[in-house]
Amino acid sequence: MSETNTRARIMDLAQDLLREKGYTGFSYTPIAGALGVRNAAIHYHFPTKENLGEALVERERRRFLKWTGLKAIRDLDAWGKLDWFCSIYERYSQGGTRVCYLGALESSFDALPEAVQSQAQRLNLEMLAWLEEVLEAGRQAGDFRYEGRAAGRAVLIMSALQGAVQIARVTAPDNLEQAIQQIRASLR
Amino acid sequence: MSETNTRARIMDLAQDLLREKGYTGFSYTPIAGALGVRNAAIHYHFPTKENLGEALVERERRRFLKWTGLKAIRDLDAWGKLDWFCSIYERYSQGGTRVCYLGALESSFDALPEAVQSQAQRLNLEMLAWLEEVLEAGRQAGDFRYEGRAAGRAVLIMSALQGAVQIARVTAPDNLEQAIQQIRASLR
DNA sequence: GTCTATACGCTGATAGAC
DNA sequence: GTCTATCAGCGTATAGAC
Repeated sequence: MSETNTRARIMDLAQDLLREKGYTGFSYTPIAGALGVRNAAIHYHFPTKENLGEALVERERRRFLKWTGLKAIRDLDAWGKLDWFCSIYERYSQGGTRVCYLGALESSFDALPEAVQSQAQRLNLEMLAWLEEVLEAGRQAGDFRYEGRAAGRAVLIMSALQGAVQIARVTAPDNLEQAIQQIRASLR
Repeated sequence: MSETNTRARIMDLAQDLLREKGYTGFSYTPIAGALGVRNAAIHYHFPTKENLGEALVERERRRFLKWTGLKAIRDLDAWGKLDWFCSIYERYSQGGTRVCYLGALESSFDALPEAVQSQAQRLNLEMLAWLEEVLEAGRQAGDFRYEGRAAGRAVLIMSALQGAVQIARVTAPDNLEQAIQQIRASLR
């Protein structure tokens, strides 16, 4: 197996564990087990856990920037862009079994290594900035109706999605859909 | 110092650590250090970490039920009750340094002992039920305006508060206030 | 270049001293 | 009844084998 593929497989496994158990709750051993090697083998690819955590959030940032740069996304109207943003969280939730990256990281922020904190902060700001722009443009185009600053509305919507994924996991998976419907309703 | 006071002091310290570092991120040693004893002394009061976690969430549930039962809260109008509910999260946030109980627990849910999971679930449902009733009554009284089911709106608002506390910690503390303002605006 | 054997600190927990 | 000395196990990380 090529080095790149192993790296990616490690990251995929780590990503799932992170969103199940949080940053402090996941360890190298289960990843190694799934790959049929010793835990120390993972340290070859990611010398420290901080490296692995940083790589995970960095990859997620790259993906978000890549997607938002695609013509297919940029050409959507305001409602389409909002729906796409919500669909990210539906994917994160995976039917109520997991939470999103930022939820998994932010709720144990003080326990994170510095590089992971920094990456989480960046991802957060990049997502908020994109959403704010969509909300601002959507209101000017007459698609959305809401009061106050677009920045505040972006915080509200992103907070609601992040919180709903967590609440859905503990109550009913359907609660994420409830929240999304209400987000849409509150913009009409 | 009486047994009860020591218990309460341990719980207060544990509560702060839990909301800083998450369930898996906090341990007995810092609590013992703050109290000037060995970590094993905490095990006398709380034999297992599961006991301590359970006691913390149970206490929070009791507090919520006690507060919502008070005449001072029950006599508030719909907006007053909403404001009170939001103020809980302002207290949780502590100026952007911590997160709420449910955020701290839910994002590492799969790593929690069964008793803690169960308590978190109950607290979640109790808070949602109370909020739903406030939203339903408030709409019928003509105070709130929103579309769809009250239950969905309750999920939206509680999710938003929970998420905003987390986002505020990582971006700007003010973002919790932004979210609260937007919650209010979306009910008018 | 990739992995295994191994170290070592910290965690939650027990037995028993006072 | 309250705490200390101590432990077994897991966590991350290093040195070195192949």
